[in-house]
Amino acid sequence: MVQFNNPSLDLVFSALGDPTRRAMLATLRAGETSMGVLAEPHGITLAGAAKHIEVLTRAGLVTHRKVGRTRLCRLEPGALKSATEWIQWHEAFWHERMDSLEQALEEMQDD
Amino acid sequence: MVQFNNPSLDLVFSALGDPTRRAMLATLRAGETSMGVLAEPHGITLAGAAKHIEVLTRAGLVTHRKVGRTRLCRLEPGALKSATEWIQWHEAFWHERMDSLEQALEEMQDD
DNA sequence: CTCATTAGTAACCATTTGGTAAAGTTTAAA
DNA sequence: TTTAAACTTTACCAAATGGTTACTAATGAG
Repeated sequence: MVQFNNPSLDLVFSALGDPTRRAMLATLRAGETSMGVLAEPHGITLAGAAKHIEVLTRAGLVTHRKVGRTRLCRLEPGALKSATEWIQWHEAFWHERMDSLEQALEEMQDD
Repeated sequence: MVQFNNPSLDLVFSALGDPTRRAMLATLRAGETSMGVLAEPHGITLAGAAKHIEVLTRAGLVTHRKVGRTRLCRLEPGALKSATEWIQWHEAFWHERMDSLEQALEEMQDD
């Protein structure tokens, strides 16, 4: 049985529910990135971007380190693990259903 | 390249970001379920549950049909597809990083 | 040292969210 | 036919979200 009440699932899924944050994660795949660079493509202020990054940080999806006066953000993809497990559990159900559908179709063809 | 701006991803991920809704989805795996039954375990009113179900419906994760005076909700797991694809793309990155980590460790052992 | 850059913080705002209560509306059942 | 169950709809509320501006702090460059 999968743990539904995992509070980190709340944080991860709702962090992923925002297109700006998903785009930031995509940017971060290229490597460590400063807040300014993360903010720029979305036409939002630095303060706004900082809020998004805080959400991603609380979800464990990114970490930062301070280099001089810039804050370098780094992707922490291991945090997706719980989300992946949850989704896979549901995907399994989906495949079962698809199997039953296929079976049903085969039975119809037998008529 | 994966589509970041997929608005259905917004709906699906943020729908999954609530523990009550994830629990409802889990309940729905057992089969079609009435709104009252979905509401009961969470100690919320029917009206509150209806809002959650509306969120799940807008995300495409459930559908309903009316039978008599009860509304039967049904799981629609195909809606998880886009979310799965997005996550798998990031998981791939994670595995790459794990591979580099392993490589780095091997190189350290070679010293 | 000074000054421009860059990040952090605080206060504010509109909208959404997750919940409520209360008043309908259907429909099953006594 | 009356009653009660199972929703629906509406109005409301507090808190969180996603954004802003303005101010402060740190730091890198000249």
